[in-house]
Amino acid sequence: MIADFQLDRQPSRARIVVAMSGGVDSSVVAALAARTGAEVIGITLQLYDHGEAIGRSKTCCAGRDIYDARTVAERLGIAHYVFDYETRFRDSVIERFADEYARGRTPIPCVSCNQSVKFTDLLALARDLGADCLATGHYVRRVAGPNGPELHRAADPARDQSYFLFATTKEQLDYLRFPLGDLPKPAVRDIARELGLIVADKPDSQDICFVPDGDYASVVRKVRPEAARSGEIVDLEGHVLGRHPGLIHFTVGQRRGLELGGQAEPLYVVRLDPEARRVVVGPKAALAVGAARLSGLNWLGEGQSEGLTAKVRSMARPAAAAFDGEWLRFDTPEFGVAPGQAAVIYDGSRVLGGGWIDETVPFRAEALAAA
RNA sequence: UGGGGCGUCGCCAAGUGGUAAGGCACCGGUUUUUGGUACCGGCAUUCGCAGGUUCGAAUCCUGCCGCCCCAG
Repeated sequence: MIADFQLDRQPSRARIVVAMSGGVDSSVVAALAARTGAEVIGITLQLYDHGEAIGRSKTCCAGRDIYDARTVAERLGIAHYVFDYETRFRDSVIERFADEYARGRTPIPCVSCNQSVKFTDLLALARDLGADCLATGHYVRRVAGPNGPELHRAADPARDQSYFLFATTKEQLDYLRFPLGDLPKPAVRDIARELGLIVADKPDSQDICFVPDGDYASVVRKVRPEAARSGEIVDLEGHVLGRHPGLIHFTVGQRRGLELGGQAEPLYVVRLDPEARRVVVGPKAALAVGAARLSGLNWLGEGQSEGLTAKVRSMARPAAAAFDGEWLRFDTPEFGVAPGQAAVIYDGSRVLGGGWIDETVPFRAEALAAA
C-alpha cells in the first residue's frame, strides 16, 4: 500500500522525519514514508537507560529498541539518528510523574511525554532538519476539515490512541502525520513481515516505558521518597479500617491491594487525601461520578458543547457528555474517575480536545431520575 | 472453674449424621502504549485439640484448651 502523508509538495522533493521507537508500528511508518519516494530520516530518542541500573545496557529495553530501530532503518535504506533526551525526559516526564503521585493524583506519563519530548522537542528538531512533517506510529487519524486538519479516532477502535494525544495543539497537528490511523493492527504487522523487518513479531509495548519491571512505586519512591509513607485506610464515615503502605500504591477506582477482608462487597478507593495520608474507601456505588472539572485544557474544536462524548480512560467506550469549558458532565455515571487522569472530548470520531481531571463530583440520584 | 454462648480457609460466614456453600482478601491469567477496572481460573482431604459412638461425624457423647457474656 501507498500511504498518503498529506504533503504540500511532490514526495520526491519532500523530507519526512519519522519518530522511530524501535517497535513495529513506527518501523512500518518509516517503511511507508520511504515508499513515497521522499527523503526519510528516522530519529530515535534515548529517553532512559535501564541498563544503567541492570548492568546490561544495549541488550535489553531501551538499548534493544535503539538497536532495532537502527536495524530497520538500515534495511529501509534511510538515515537514522539517535538523540540523547534523557535529561529532558527525566525533567518533564519522570519528575512530573512522581510529583503527581505525591499529590495523591494519578498521572499519565505517556501524555506528558507526547506533550513535551515528542511534540515539542522532537518536533522542533524535525523543523530544524528542514522536514516537511513529523510522522509517528500513533493509531489516530489526521483528517482535513473546513477549518484545517482535525484529529480523529483511529479507524480500529480497539487500537485507538487518541486519548493519549488530546493535548496536541493545532500548530503541532499541522505538522504531524499519523499514517497508521486507518489501518488495523494485523495489517501493520503484515507489512512489517512482507518487508522482512526484524520487529514484525515484536510484542506490543505496554506498561510504563521507563518502569522496567512494572514496579512504578519504586520509581516514585526514588524521586519523591516522602510520598511513600504509610497511613490509614478509612471508610466514607472516617472509621479506620486498616493501614496502607503509601498513597503511591493507590488510585481512585482501585480495588485490589487494600487487603481488607471480611467485607460483604468489594471496597474501592474513592479518594486519596495526601495531607492526612489517608486512603478513603467505599462500595462501588460511591465511585459514581457525574461531572469532572478539567484544567490544562487543549481545544481543537469550535464551540461544541452538547451531544458530545468523552473518555476518562484510554480503552473506554466514549460516554455521552456535555462540556461548558470547565465542567464535563456525564449523562450516566462514570466509575473510577481519577484526578490526574485525562478526560478527552469527542464529537463523533473527532477529538475536540480535553483536559486534566482536577476534581469530580458524585453522580446525583436526582439527576438520574430527571434524565 | 456458678450459669449461658461460641470456636469451620487470612477475614466474614453456610452447613445439626452422609462425606466442607458463598462473599471479602489473596494468587495466577486475559484485556491494555498510564494508573486502574472488568472478565476467567486457583484457593480448607478438612471443620480448636484428644478420645468415643456410628457403615459413616464439622454435625451426637466425654474430656481438655481458648474466647465472649451474665452472675460473682
